[in-house]
Amino acid sequence: MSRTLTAKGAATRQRIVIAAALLIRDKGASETSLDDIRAATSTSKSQLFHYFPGGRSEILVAVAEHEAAQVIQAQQPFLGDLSTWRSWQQWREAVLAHYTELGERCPLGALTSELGRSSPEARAIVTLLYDTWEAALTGGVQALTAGRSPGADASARARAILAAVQGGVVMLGATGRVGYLEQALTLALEPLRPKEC
Amino acid sequence: MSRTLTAKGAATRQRIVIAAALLIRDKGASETSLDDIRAATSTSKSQLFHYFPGGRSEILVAVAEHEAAQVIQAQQPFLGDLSTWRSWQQWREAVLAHYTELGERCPLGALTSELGRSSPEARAIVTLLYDTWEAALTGGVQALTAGRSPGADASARARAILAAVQGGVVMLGATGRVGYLEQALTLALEPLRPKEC
DNA sequence: CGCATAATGGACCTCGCGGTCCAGCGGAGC
DNA sequence: GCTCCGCTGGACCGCGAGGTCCATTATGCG
Repeated sequence: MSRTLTAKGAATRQRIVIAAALLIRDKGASETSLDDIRAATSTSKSQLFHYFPGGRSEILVAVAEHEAAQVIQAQQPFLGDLSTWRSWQQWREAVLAHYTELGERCPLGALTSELGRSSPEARAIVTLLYDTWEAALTGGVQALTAGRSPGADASARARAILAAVQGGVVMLGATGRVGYLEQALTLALEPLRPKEC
Repeated sequence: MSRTLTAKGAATRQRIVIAAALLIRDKGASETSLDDIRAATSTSKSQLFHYFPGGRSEILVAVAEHEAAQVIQAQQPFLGDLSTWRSWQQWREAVLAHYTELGERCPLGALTSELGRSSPEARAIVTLLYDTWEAALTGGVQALTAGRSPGADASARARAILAAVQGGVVMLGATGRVGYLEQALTLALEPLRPKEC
C-alpha cells in the first residue's frame, strides 16, 4: 500500500491532500474535479495517480482522514481533559470560536455531508471520528460528575452534547447564524454545571 | 413559467418529482443522473425537459420543494398546535417515529446535505423551511410558557430544539442509532416541562 | 560517477452525463 | 371527424470527467 516516498514526494502528497480538503470545504466533494486539484497544487495528472493509485476515491479517503484529524485538533487541548467545569467552558468557547471563524466551510460539515457518503472507507473514518469524540466527551462527563448524582448516564449525556454540536453546525451552515450552536451547546451543558446552592 | 398541463401531464410531472426524491434520498443528488430518473419513472429524456425546461437544476428545485413539504407534514398535526406539554410530547414522539422509520433516507437529510447546496433557489427553499419550522416552535414555546417565567426567550429555546433535531438526524444517518436524537430532544425539551412542585 | 528508481509533465483515450432535436402519438374541444 | 397541441420516444451531440501511458527529469545511493 505505502510505497517508498522521498521527502519531496511526501511533501507533494501532503500538498495535494490539503489543497483538496480546502476545495472540498468550499465547493463540496462532487463539485471538485481532479483538474481543480491539479490546478490548485500545480501538479500534473500523473502525480495525482502516482501518489493515489486508487484515483479519486483514494484522494477522498485521504482528505477524510485529514479532516477528521482537524475536527479533533480544533478542540484540543480541552477535549483531552474535561474533568473540571472550567475546562468544559473552555472547550465550549473553543468550539464556538472555531466554527464561528470557519462557518460552513468547516471540516466537520464536509465530512458529514459529502465525504462520509462517498465510500465505505470514508464512512468508516467518519464513524471512527464520532466514536473517538463521543468517548472523550463521555470520559469528561464521568470525570466531572464523579461523586455527584449524574441524573442520567454519562454516555447518554455525551450523545446529547455531540448532537448539539452537529445540529448547531448544520444550522450555522444553512443560515450563517451562530445562535443555534451557541444555544444548543449551552443547553446541553447546563445539567453538568455544578450547583452551588 | 407554468404552461398548460393536462391531468395526465400533471401526474407524470409529479411522478418524476417523487421518484427523483426517492433516488436522491438513497444515493444523494450528485449520484443521481437524469438517466436514473428516466429509468425509475419509465419516461423519456424529452419528457424530463418538457416538464422541467430548466433541466436538471429545475428538477432539483422541485424535489427540494417536495421534500421540504414532507418535513413539515411529518410533524403534523402536532407542530400546528404546541400549546400544551402533552402536545409537545406527541410532537416529539412523531418526530422520533418518523426518523426511526426512515433512518438516513429522510427528506431532511437530503435537503441539508445535498439539495441545499445545489443552487441558490434550492438554498432559499431550505432557508424558508427552517424559518417556518422555527417560527412554529417559537410559537409553541410562547404558548406553553405563557404566564410562567420563561428563563430564556422563546426564540432561543426554539433554536436549540431545532438544532437538537438536526444534530440527532445527522448522527442517526452516520451511526444508525436513534439514541442521539432521543437524548438531544429530551434534553432540549426538559426546560419546558411544567414543574408540579 | 552511474544506475535504479522516484518525481514530473502532458498528450491521449473512453465514456457517461446533461442537453438538443425532431418525428410520431393521442386526446380534448369544435 | 378534424385539428390543434400537449405528450412521448429515442437518436444524437459536445463536453468534461476520471483514468492510462510514456517520455523526461531529478534524486538518493553504492
